[in-house]
Amino acid sequence: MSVKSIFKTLDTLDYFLSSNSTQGISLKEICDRLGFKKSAAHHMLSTICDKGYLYQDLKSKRYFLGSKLKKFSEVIDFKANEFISYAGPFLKKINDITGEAVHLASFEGTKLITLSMLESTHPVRVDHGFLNKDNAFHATASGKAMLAFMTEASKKKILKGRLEKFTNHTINNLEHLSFELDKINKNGFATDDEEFQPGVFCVGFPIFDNQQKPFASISCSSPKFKIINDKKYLDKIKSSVKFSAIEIGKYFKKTNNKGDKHAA
Amino acid sequence: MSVKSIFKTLDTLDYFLSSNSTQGISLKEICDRLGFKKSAAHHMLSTICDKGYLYQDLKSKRYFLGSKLKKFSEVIDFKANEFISYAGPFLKKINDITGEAVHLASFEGTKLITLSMLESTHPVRVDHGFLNKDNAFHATASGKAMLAFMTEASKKKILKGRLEKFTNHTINNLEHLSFELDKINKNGFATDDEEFQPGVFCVGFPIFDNQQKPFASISCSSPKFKIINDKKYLDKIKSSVKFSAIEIGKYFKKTNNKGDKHAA
DNA sequence: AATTAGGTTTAATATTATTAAACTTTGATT
DNA sequence: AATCAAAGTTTAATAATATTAAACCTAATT
Repeated sequence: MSVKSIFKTLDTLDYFLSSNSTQGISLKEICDRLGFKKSAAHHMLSTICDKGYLYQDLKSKRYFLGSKLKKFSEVIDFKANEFISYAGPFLKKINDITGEAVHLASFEGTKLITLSMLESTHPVRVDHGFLNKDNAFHATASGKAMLAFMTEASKKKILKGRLEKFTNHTINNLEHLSFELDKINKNGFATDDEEFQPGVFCVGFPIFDNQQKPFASISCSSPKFKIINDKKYLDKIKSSVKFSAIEIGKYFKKTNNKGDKHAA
Repeated sequence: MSVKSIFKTLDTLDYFLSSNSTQGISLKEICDRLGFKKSAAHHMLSTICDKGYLYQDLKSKRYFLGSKLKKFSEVIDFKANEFISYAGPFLKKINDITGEAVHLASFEGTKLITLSMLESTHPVRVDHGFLNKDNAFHATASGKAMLAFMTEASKKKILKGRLEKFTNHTINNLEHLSFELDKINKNGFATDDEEFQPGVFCVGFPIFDNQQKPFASISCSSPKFKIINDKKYLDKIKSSVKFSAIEIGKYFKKTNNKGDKHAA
């Protein structure tokens, strides 16, 4: 179950996050964009302001992000930072070899998150770096590469609920997906054949921590037609991603970092 | 009016902000500390997790701050940063001369915020830097120093609602406060005579932007007994704070920064 | 000075959050 | 390995709250 007023509140904060206005946002704009009634929105915004997460300028009456929200970044124990730095050169390597978009992903609870990315250098580019993949665990190479190596309990939690259909290739059937995950587990890598975005084919390899749990994954995305036209292109991508995944995995051996905040 | 479930939600995020656990927080702890029923708290937390502001570790079931919250710091247009840097040496100067705690304050909407602070160097120290002063506009030298120079409309908004009584010296009567603000306006500075914390006496001067609106304030806090025992001590504090306030005010002349996101 | 658009407040009520209780899972103890 | 206790999850009924429309402000614009 989900608490509607909380949902709306956090949607509103999300809207402030995505808007890059420096002039604040008016009540009207919030209502128009998020479909709220002005009276309810006003009640909501007053409450948010009471708590200091937003504030309303006394004169213009426009709303701004409160400086309290800045404090979270200081406090979040985002261990991944060090890991991301370590991985950087290896993402770059894939990008150098293939010229395609490269993504480093991980997860928080049941959500897929993007840790870092490099964009394609080709004129015809795959560009989905700013898409929200929160609920695309089942529909991306990054997501499936991790899923396939998780415990049954973890898989179950992540796949609980509706499997959103992003394209007509998205696997939104649990049995079919289980079969797919078994295959990935056996092969050691995942593909995404237009399952998240039409025309985009991705290859993803898991990265394991020192307990052999999938902690992250790297993926490389290319236009599908290239894969079709050039049979060797896929192999080239696959081997470069595999190499980097293995190299990045050594991070856990080199450091004492256990990656164990994530249980999988 | 205030929306209860939003309030609880943001209280919960506040709790994560103040707790510095790296091991996450359990449902039970949240309930115990914030007085929630476990069932309601669970509904709430699920919703917050849905939106990615928190996440629940799959194995331990403990809750963690979501990396989405990190993104706000990148987006917040906290113009004050440059201002804070500029002010730094002048706060230091007061601290060098008096050895007492020095605070640079400003406001967001109707809330008083602390931009930066220096702690006392004396063995008997005034230490209220980490107290929340959100609603202490009327009870602090910093707050009153700004309030006294605001438009009637702004004053009214800020003082609307109950004036919280922090000590038995807190002025929680509107008429009395108006009188006090008039005096501050005439004298050019504010004092806080144990109005926020017992035993603490503060002196605050406003800092004006280039439209002559109060944009911030600096204050110096000392133990009351020192002020009583040494009649010249107050003068020493006053003149050093005044000097710095004027110097910091020159920031707006030197830069093109208008400080006009704040209307006062 | 009148008009309008946006913002605020109110109070009634339809909807939702809350609750206790049942249920499940986990992990500790024997 | 089996039992127990403690924490987490789900349910469905209902008590309590969020929502709504309408009235009311306020400030900007003609």
